Amino acid sequence: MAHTARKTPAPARRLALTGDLNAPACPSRGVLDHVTSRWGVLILVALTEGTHRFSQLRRKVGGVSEKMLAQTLQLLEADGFVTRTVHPVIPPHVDYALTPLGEEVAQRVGDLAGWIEDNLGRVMAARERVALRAPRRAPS
Amino acid sequence: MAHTARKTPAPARRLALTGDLNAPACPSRGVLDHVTSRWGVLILVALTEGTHRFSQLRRKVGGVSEKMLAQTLQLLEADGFVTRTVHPVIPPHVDYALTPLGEEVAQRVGDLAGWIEDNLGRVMAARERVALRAPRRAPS
DNA sequence: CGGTATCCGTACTGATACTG
DNA sequence: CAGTATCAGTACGGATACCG
Repeated sequence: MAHTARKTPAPARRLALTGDLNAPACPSRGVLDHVTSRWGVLILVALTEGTHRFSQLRRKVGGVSEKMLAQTLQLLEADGFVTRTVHPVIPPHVDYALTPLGEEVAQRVGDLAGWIEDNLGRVMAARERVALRAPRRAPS
Repeated sequence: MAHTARKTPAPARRLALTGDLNAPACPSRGVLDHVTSRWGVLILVALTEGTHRFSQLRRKVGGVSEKMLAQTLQLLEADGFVTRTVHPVIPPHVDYALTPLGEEVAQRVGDLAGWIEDNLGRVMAARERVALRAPRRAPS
């Protein structure tokens, strides 16, 4: 859909993403929500380091509940970003890993997450600056 | 915090982001949530095309309510990603634009959003494949 | 025009308990 | 170990009404 026809002709700006995501009903909204969800981001990033077991992820992604972890993993699996591999042994053993598709998103998500980590200082500084409530007026 | 000390020594993997975001209480979680919030993403992307007025954004980001738009803009302003410029005229005129900091995140957010738009087809295809519920077993 | 204030439903979230 | 089921709290999100 995105690469076939755009409803808005998109004014030829190269960085513009005017077409798709602005439509409230577009499926890409859903995918975006899954990927950028609270735990989705963290899970994708964690999986860039390789295959993980369920409990391994649970420990690694601090603060996530079993329920949310399972639920988010299901969503990511449904979107084709994550594979779930069941080893039929006792005790149970399940591995989660990124698909090729998943690695591509995870890379971008990781970029974003990494940027935030690296620039947290700048953001915190900006926060205090704004906290002083400098009511910027337009330069007359 | 992110660039000062890491609690986990981080095994020298270059793509690993093991340090910061995994801590439940780290401020970067908050920033990440703002940026990746439902409307945060869309607003940041919209602003990469330049300065926008309130109502302009409202029209552009399909489906957003006034409340959510205002609220999200406040959050992004507080984090130092967006400037709010009030022109003291009648009728009121307020401009929103990205700060340099904002342009850096917006670029990454845009990358992610763009990837999803461009690869929506692959994701939808993957969805149907998974919908067939191929219960992958580990290759014995 | 560009908001804020208020109300209110629901969807997300997290403990807890239980199953294979 | 790896989940699912159930339940209760919260906070998110939208509609409406009103102010500067």
